[in-house]
Amino acid sequence: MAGSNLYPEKWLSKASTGDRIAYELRMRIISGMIEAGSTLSENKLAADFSVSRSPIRDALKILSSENIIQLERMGAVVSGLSQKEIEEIYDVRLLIETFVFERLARIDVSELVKELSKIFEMMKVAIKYHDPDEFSYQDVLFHETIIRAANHSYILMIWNNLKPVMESLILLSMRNRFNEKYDDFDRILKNHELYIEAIKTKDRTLMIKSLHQNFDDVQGKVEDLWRSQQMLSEGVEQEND
Amino acid sequence: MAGSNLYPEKWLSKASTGDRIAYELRMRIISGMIEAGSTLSENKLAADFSVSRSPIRDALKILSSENIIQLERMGAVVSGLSQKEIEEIYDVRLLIETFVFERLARIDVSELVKELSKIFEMMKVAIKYHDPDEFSYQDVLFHETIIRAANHSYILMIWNNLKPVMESLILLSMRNRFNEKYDDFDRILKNHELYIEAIKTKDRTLMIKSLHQNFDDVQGKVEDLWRSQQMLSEGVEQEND
DNA sequence: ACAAGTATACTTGTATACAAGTTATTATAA
DNA sequence: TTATAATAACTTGTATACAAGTATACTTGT
Repeated sequence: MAGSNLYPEKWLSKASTGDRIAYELRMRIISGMIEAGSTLSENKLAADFSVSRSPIRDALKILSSENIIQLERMGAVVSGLSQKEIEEIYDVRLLIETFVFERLARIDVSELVKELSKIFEMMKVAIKYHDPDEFSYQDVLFHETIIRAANHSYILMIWNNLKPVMESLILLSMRNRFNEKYDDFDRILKNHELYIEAIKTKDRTLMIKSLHQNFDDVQGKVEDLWRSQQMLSEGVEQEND
Repeated sequence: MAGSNLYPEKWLSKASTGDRIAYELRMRIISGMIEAGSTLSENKLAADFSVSRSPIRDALKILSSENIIQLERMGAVVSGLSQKEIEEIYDVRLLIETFVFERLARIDVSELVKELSKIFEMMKVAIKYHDPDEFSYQDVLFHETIIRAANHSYILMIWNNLKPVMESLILLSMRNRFNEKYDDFDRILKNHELYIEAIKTKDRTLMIKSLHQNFDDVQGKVEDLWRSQQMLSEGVEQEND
């Protein structure tokens, strides 16, 4: 039953078993393959993944700190991501990226802009070659690069807590869009271009505008996610008895 | 060597061994008793606390997620808290409390105000009876109560990541102030009163003002901390060989 | 005296074992 | 049939064991 592998294996090069399992479980939870409300047993998970309880416990601790499961007396109960929580995640992204922008406005951003342009090119290539995973990777990297540029360890800490869930969300959404709504990417690309421009010119209004457009994209992401959840749960309905 | 117990034991009623050790190590690191730059060995810690490596590993994972240590190949290297990082923590507090205030402005806060008034009274009693630990507890609870009222799970997640370090910081600072700068508390109390008033009247300007006064208090906290660090490190200079 | 290679004493990550406690089920009694 | 008590099958948390890898120190040869 450990066969699915929703999370790209090549991104796990130097991850420990516990980390790998956390990545995989996260994808299964966010995709809806593991339903919200169900409880996970350490022993069952250990058997399913053919490992001992140690890495399973590591994984559950990670997922617990990300708010997608809750560690209770008996078993870890899956909270999953409701629409409200997805919006909350983007609240936080908006919050920290706005903060970061204020910091960037005071420093030299030429290096950052160059780096973002590179990532932007990568995103275009990923679209050209129909690679949703690569596109997601670059998309996440784009925002992480901006946040790192602010050189603020506690803002980076928040990002690090948010990143895995965000990444999974984007990954699932993009895989769906590459199949169905291919022309969405024009808008997404345009939006990132605007973002770079805002940082380059330190134009606060433009940055807020592009951030909010990005936020509006969430609605699409959410819809995609629900569709993919439905799709998946139809296939694995009977698996958790 | 497990004897110090900087963290109040009565706050640890239902905590696991790993949690307890995390609380204790956190206090030792933030107080400067464990110096920044030193490396911690799981085996040594296990021996010092007379437990196995399992809870030690749990504790180190927790401290790592709080950015006060870094898990490397060989040993966990202590980052500690520089003045820059303390300011960053307050950046984040400012950020999330401002966000929360905007949310509170749209809902009924009468229950919240009542609760905050109760905590405020508790703080006054704690001062009256010279109890820095109790005062710290209520101070942290005050802000947590405000944040919880916003009913935003991901903002709460950020708070939960920040809280232990904040709590330790406040605890150490308050213990010092009760010895030396006793009249500081008039100002701190006044400030919290202003905060309640701001929430009650939904006066954004007043809230920002009191938040910034609170922020200015940080400077005092930092100075206290440095003094307490110096104090402690003089006493335990030779202990980590 | 110094360079290079080997050996030893660390390190982390995972597996397994055990203790204590909780839930559910089954058996027994009314 | 129903209520209660006892047992069995879970659960988590901690301890211990083992494997694989890394840095330090030591030995050996020149």
